[in-house]
Amino acid sequence: MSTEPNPSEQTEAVVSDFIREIVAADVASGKNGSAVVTRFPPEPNGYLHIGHAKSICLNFGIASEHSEGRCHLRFDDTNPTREEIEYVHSIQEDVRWMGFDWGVNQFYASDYFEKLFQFGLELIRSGRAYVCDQSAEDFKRDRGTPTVPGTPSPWRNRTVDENLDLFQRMRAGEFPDGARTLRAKIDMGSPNIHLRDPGLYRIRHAHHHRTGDQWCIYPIYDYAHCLSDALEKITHSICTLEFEVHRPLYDWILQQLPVPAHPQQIEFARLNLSYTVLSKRKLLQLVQEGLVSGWDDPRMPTLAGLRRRGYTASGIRAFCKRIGVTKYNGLTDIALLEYSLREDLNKKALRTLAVLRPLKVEILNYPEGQVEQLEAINNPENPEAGKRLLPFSRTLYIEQDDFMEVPAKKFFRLIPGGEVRLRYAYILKCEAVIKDADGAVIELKCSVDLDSKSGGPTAGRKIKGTIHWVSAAHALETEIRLYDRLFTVESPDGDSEGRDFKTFLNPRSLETIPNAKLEPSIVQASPDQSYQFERLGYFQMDAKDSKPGRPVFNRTVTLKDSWVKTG
RNA sequence: UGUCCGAUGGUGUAAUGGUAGCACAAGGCCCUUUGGAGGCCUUUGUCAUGGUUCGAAUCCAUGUCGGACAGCCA
Repeated sequence: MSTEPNPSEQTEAVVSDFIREIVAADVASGKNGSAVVTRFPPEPNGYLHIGHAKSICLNFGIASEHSEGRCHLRFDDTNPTREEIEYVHSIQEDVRWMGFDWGVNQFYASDYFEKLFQFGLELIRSGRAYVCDQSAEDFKRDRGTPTVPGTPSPWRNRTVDENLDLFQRMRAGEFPDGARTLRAKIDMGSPNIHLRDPGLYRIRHAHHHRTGDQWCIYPIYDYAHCLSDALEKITHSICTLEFEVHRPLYDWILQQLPVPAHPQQIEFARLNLSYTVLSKRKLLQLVQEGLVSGWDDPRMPTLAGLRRRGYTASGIRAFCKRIGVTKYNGLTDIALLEYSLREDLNKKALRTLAVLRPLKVEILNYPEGQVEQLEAINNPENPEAGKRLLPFSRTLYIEQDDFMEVPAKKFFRLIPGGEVRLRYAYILKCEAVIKDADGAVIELKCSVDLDSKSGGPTAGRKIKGTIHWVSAAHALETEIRLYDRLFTVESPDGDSEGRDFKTFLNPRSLETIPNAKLEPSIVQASPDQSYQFERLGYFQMDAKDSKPGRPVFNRTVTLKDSWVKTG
């Protein structure tokens, strides 16, 4: 008996990484009572993208691999000036779509504002924090630089009582924005800038999407995040590499306060994808400047965009598994994402015949008015997907690209006098080429080998090429959108000459085909079903712009094409 | 002349002192009523120099290169 796992078991096999090893060791040693509690902590200031998917798969994945594990969804909503409720909803939808469930564990950093304020008072009482009256400019000047130590604020040695009074009056709204901050008293000479008396609270008279006008002071990330983690008794607080230098501050704050837990912060490398930008700031810019149609534009690397384009959650999950988790800051080839997607779509997509750029074909020896219903396979990779009928008649459309009057080398599709097989139908022979006044080919007069239909006496004849087709009288006209990468260079945001990332936008990232011809069965299409238009690629019905009887299809990704044009 | 982190084929990763392996990409072949899928094969790698060791991608030292950090953003 073979003990080798079957392929499907292999794809489900859990792959480990350095973070999972840490978690497993902690569980084994009984640390945290062997509990595993992670969290995914987005700021609701933009849509989630493929980079977040990596973090979602990591945090929810680790939690699901431990029997009592759980992962919290926590909105890091400490900056009311950029956060919106629309983003909260989109984040919830996207995490669910990715296939994860946070159950009752949905939280907001703003849930903890009162506790955080009390902790602030506590820090003041113990002499670990003070109210500083410096302006932002002075604060910046005195902070020093990575190589030059900072100098202490003149307000550093206020009395506890004065600090307590001032902090409470900050909360009460007595001071304008920016007039004062609460600062931790740590070490202005520290080689780590984040330990040079970092700000903990700032004054912002702004309306918060959850707490309304209840607060006019808001905690800063470094202060709110570690305490939120601790209050939720997170065991492993997983974040990206840029927070590595913040870790001493994370630990310092928790050490000063009577918190119920001290989570371990672990950093990993964020995803960088070739030909893509993955920064919320830049994505927001594309949206705001109208360079894309919105956060869910199918060219966007957002989960909403990818979903609309036709990417599947399982394909994205497979990609995340494939790229692994390390501390190496690299650039992942987008081909890896596309491979993961094709692999998934190949198993799921319903095959369809569609002609993007129609060329009319009249079959001279096929009876006028006759219609045959030919059997076609919905998915050769999955017999359970069944079969369908395809109408065939005297007048067809084939792809313009599938005919060449003067064939290139190794072109084995239709040529004058040559034969090609029509998928699921007959062997077709080109008898004559009709051109317009400008010499452009506008129609082909053909004949068909009437014995060559699938199962017929000459069906087995050796014919080099097989092309797709659609019966003209039965075709459904639709709009098809062909997408290409949004940027023309590998690293659009890493330009050494300081050029803006928008310089590299691909002007041909979208091509619209207004009148493609599709086989009639496609009227039943749904935006939840993946399709493969044979020989062309994977397509998804657009959930937004499709109308009854006139669907719009987005090209998700092309088929891998091993035919390279010569000459 | 700061602190922290990192470096394995073109790309992403594995090997946890004991045969450098996998996937993608690239190339070749077979098969095919999708130039898809599938099958087989090939090319290419431990940043450098020392040290420890019977044995080093792994441990140590030094160097080189790369990244993060100077928001009252997260």
